[in-house]
Amino acid sequence: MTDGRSRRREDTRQRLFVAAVELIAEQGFSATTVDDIAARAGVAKGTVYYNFESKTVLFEELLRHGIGLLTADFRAAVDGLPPREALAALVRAELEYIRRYRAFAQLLLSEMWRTNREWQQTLRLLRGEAIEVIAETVRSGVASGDLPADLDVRTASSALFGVGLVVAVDWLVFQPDRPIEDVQEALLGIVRRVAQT
Amino acid sequence: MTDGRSRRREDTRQRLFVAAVELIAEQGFSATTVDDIAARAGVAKGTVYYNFESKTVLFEELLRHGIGLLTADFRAAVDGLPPREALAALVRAELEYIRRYRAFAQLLLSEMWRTNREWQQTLRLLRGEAIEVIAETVRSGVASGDLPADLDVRTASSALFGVGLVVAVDWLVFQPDRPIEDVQEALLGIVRRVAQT
DNA sequence: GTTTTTATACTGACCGGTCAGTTTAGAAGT
DNA sequence: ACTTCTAAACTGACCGGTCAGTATAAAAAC
Repeated sequence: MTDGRSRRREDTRQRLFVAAVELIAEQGFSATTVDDIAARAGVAKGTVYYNFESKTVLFEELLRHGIGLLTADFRAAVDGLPPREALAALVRAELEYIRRYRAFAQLLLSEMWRTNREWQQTLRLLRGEAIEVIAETVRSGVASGDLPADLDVRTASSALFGVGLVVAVDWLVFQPDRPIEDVQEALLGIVRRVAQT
Repeated sequence: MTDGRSRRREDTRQRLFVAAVELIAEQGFSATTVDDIAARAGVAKGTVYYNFESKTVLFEELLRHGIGLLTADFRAAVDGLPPREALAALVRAELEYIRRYRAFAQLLLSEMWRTNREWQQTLRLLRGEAIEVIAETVRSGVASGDLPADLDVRTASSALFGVGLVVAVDWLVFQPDRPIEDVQEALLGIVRRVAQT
């Protein structure tokens, strides 16, 4: 498992993920060629197909990997916290994640609301898993009276998820000079006000 | 200029716009073929090239047309209103626009934050024009004391623009059964709270 | 501990299909 | 008459995917 071979392979896969994520974030899935990905990762084209069944499967595994990390961060963030604090922790976790994996966040924002693509089903499912963590928090907050009773859990959860994405990526793309703390503070302020009972 | 011939031509261009917008919203620019667009518009492929210089130019003109309409709606919405009311009117106008041109909104959301594409410059410019209308409102609101003094005009304006997009499109894609009035009300509630001095 | 074998990881030229864009001769609309 | 559109064939670049062959590290055989 940790012998030289599988470590080498895992390393190659990781490099391919990184290359693919950057290129797809910039250009989109269709505009990114397998040759591009291979070149940026510093491997031959055949290596891509040795490690992944197809371009689509590479992308799907990439999505699974990336959103899996986000979901894990979400779970860790809310662990044991009361609803109001958990909500703030979620916002912080999301922005922290976006800061660390900016290209992946950009990619998500661009591909999240597409329809009629092969990998759409996969993405929809993964999105659901991440949002479910938010929804659990909102639900328990509404139940305990910590959050407004008239809050629609589903809408609020997906709105929270999407708003964090769009505000953060907009900041990354259009005003990267601004410190992220400002964005985080602004977003927290918004969420705090909206969460007022 | 308004003779039968140019009207006919304008009609064809319109049909091509509609076809292109729907397909690109679903699949993205690169995954959409010119043959697809021609077929959906019910014209011959040659007609596409009779009316537009290239696929890219078609898309750029599409962006100009679509965002031009949005900017005009924005201007009409804020006309003569005091800042706070103008802000609410902007939200209403944006959602109204998205409801009418849902495919274009979806397309915008997917292509807005891309980098390294030929038409990126065009889109950036057009985005700026639309957001400038919002910014003017926010700026005068801050100046007159109707809006919080610590509000960063640039961030607030682009956030407002992006949030409307993402919340509305998310609703369109993931919970289309929900009436838009709910979404509008929720968004207005958020903006109202955030705009509180 | 040196040689031989095997499994795994990678290479890059190549193939078949796809797609943007062109061309052409003519039909239809105004 | 003039503009707009059609239909269909064609070109050439590009791209996803394949495959015969190479490299390398670990294991087996000696």
